Amino acid sequence: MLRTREGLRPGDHVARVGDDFRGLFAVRAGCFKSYVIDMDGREHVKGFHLPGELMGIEGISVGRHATNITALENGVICDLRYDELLRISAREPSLQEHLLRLFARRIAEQTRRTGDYSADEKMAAFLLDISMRYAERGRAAELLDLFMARRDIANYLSLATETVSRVLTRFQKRDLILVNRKRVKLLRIERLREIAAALTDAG
Amino acid sequence: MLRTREGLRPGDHVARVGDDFRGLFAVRAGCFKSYVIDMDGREHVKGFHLPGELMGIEGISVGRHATNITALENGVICDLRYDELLRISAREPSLQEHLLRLFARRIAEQTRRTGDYSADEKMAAFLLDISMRYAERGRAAELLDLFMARRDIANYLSLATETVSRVLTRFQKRDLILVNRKRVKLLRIERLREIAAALTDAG
DNA sequence: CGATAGGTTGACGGTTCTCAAGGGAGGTGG
DNA sequence: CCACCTCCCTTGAGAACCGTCAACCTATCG
Repeated sequence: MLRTREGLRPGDHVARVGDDFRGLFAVRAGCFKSYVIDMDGREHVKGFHLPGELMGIEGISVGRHATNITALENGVICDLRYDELLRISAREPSLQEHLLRLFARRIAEQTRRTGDYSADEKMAAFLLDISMRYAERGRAAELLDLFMARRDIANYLSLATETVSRVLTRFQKRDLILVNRKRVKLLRIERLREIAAALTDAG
Repeated sequence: MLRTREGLRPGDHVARVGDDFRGLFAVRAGCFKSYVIDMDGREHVKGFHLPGELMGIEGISVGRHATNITALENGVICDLRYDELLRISAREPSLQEHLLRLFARRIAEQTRRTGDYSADEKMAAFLLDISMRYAERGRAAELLDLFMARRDIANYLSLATETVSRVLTRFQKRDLILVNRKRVKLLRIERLREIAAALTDAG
């Protein structure tokens, strides 16, 4: 059930839209992005995937992969064959529940992300999201390594790369963050939370 | 496991953010919307729910409802207790698989919806989405009954109500649709598909 | 060291939002 | 039954945010 694929290089593809869906992918090392190309030829970044996270869920419902998945750094992944996953979870109710909860969490995250927000709000929420995911895996929450290109961040947030650049500059001028190429240090997380508050539900 | 709640009136709430999550809701009759209020007091419409569809999935992962759900028309729903659902599906692998597929489909739909699109593209895709869901339930695909207010459509699509109004007017002037208050007739579905093509993945 | 890709910054313009006013539809009470 | 109210929808004018275009800078790599 667990096949490991090592030695993935930046730009290597783990899956492509239309590929037969055989299972999910677990990130062991490196960072990945999932994206699609629309009928107009435009790219749409759908998500970033850090070590410890699962990729490829969108493919289950139709039996084919719904996104392209590519490595942003050198990476290692694990194949989780879906038929075996189902077989095991049929005997192991706790795994079944875990799977459903996992899927449900993804739905909840996406639901939170949809909505109408300003460039500042989106950027603050994005930085905090990456920070939180770092922290969950035991890494420092204040020192981020933005492994993806500005273009990818921009695309993911539905902004122009220039806007991402400008917002980061603005945040730095306000002493909220410290930017050095792909390294970002969060100086005033509380203030960032306030800016991102629009994405936080009160009820 | 199946408790039916009838006689829901427009504005009645099925769930509120923070409510204990006990189970999902199946729409039997009427139409519903789910939404949240953010920390700034702004409303964000997260989805519309037609007869035959499930609501409340976002609440599973944290054990509390993540959205408010309210009736837009007179409605009837069914409560599906989650603990019983799990218990049954532990014995019935086909139900388990069905559930996972259902969740995965929701993830795929949301994934498709995220991205950067113009007002025309969003509106065309929205009309086609409602049309498709009508057709799936055996109703005419060309004659839509937009049971929600313009304000809700606008909010859902991250547009201003004025923009929704203008786009509909523009579509009508181009003979793509015929609008009469909440009734919309799709005259040239193919052309709408072309406009919404940006939301259709090519790979 | 030159080439290339990625990132930053500035000027300008466009799509969409905001503000404002007016028109209908439906409900309520006299 | 009609006046009146309210909510919703539509339309117009102006503004704002962000995207586009363009130039320049910086890192990386052969």
